Amino acid sequence: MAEKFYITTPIYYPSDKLHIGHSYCTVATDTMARYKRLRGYDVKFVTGTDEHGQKIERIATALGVTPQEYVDKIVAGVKELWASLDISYDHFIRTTDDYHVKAVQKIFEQLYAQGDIYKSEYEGWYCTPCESFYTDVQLVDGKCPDCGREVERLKEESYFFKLSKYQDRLIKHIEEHPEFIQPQSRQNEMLNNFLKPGLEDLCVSRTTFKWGIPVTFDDKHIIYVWVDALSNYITALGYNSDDDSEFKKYWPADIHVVGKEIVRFHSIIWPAMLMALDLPLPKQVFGHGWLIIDGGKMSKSKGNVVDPKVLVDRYGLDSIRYFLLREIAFGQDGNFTNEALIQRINSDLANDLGNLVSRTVGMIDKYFDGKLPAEKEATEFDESLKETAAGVTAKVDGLLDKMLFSDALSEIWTLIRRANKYVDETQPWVLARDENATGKLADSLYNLSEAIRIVSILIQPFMTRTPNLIWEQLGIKDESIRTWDSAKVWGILPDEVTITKGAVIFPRIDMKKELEELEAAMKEAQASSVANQTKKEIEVVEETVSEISIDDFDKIKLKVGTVIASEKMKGSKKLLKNQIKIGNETRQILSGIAPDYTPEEMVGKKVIVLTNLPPRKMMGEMSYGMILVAEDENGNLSLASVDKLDFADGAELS
RNA sequence: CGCGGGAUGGAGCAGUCCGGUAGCUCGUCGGGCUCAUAACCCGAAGGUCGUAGGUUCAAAUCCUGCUCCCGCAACCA
Repeated sequence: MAEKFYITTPIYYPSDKLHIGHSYCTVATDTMARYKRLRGYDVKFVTGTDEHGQKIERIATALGVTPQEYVDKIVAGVKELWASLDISYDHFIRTTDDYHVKAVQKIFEQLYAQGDIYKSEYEGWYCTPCESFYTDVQLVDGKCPDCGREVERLKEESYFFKLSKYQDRLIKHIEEHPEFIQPQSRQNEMLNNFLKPGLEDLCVSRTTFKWGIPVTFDDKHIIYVWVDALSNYITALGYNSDDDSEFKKYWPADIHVVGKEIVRFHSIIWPAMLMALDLPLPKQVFGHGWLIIDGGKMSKSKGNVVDPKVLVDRYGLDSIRYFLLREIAFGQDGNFTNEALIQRINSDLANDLGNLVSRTVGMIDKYFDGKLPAEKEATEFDESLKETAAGVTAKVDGLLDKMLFSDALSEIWTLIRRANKYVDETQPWVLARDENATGKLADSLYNLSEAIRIVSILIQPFMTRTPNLIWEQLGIKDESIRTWDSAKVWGILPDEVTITKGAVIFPRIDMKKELEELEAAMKEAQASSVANQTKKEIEVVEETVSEISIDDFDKIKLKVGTVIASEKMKGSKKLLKNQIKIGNETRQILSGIAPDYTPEEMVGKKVIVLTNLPPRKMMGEMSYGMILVAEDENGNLSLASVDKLDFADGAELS
């Protein structure tokens, strides 16, 4: 019986449209799954969505739909995205799935019954409008990090998981299994940062929202994310259900692929839960890096979120999958730029691989009318090409086993480059002019075809379409010469290679022209994204519910002011410290506009100031009021002002 | 002194755990070839490996201090 291999992605939180970062993680996992299948493993590949929680409840409420309706809509989009990226998952789990809900409730009951979960009180800072608890360190200047309003000390009844109980066992396990947390740097982080200083028990229930799995024996409480989301890795296999045969077969997981920011949950909380359930731990948690855009993290506020759909539509699926796994060393952060993407497509895919196929097929067509003769005569360059092929196939498995995708592709490309060099060495166009050299010419083209066959097999985990396109053109029909192991054998392509000329597999891209068009396309996609639509809809809803009377407006004192001095706040990226003359008084007002305005620009500007705000301390300085600015979708700021530039300051707005 | 990651020819990276002539891709320059997607092949220039010190016969690699960049700080891959 084939050896089993269970691999998972995180279950994604569908509060927003998924972006290229999620795709990166999923494509990598898919590549690993495909590789293992090619190696003959019995693979189970699970992905899904984590659909509960307050954030989703709130968005749905704002949109006037039920949370279930909301997540159904988003999940449909997620599945569509995975389909467009040829993600070969075997099972898609949703935490709203019935079997998951039931299994999680059983897990919770069991842990409670055996004393690993106990009831206590959770004390923290509560922000009423946001309905959220925060810890001391989360607060910003003692206020809510979300809305900036006052918070109050509150106690909430909660269930806790005895995380601390498993601390020593976890440390021991990690130290005895160096392969458990990968890459290694993450392991050090977990040990030094979290485990050694000591673990605190974990709050595993909430009463502040309803959208989640209820605790069966205490319906005031909702099971919080940890037990709910992390359990998906076993409930997806039928754990705690009527049929747990898959669980018995596939658990423990061979690899949980996760982003580096959630390594902690997967290497500490999740294993502790499994210990409590007396289940084996996953063999490995692999924390991959992030895609860095414009030198920073991708974020909605920066407006630099990359939509994978746009890229796939423009360049094709295989180009994107190739780029993601070749450009960035898996496990580390890496830059994503449009230039780098087009560069890779042009040089690696069009020039190296695409052109190799094209020139080989072209020559077989031109010199032999599309079919090679069986009679061949070896050339002095053949051995070196075969050696390279043997060397490459010998190394690729080892690299892929360690998830070194970029290195594996780089290795495969050495064969492509070697084959291109072989063309120059054997000079088929010279052989073609010599009637006595037909055997050598056929030999050269046969060897090129064989090298391409091997390449086409090795790229299968990464590229889902290209291998077929190559097989069609080179007439590689027989299944037996397409198997993973057949790449290790040289010379099994039929003697009489018969080609079918086809379209160019990877057309070259005009970098300059394309960059402009691509940027325009990305902007357009962003403007029409679900996220923005959602945001707008929420804003509309909030505006309608918060109509105010003219009396309310009267409470707001807005005045015209002149900026007479401005300087950067040291230690702050966003804040400017402004002295503002308002009639015959001058106030100090701090404002988070440094990304858009320099202190020099500010001086002399007429601004609108909200004057009757209570004074507020920021970064150790007092601020008496607020300068009004407009903010667009991309977070760009523009000062509000009066139409007549020489208008007197101190004037009141009404 | 909260924690982690990073700093290597023009750009992006590998090498650092297990010290011993600094490697890859792109770009630049020169040459070759013409089957092919102005693609391919060969060659060259270009780095005192952030900085200051230490250990050593020998340091990008080990130790210490410093500077700068990025990220995290309990539901944003």
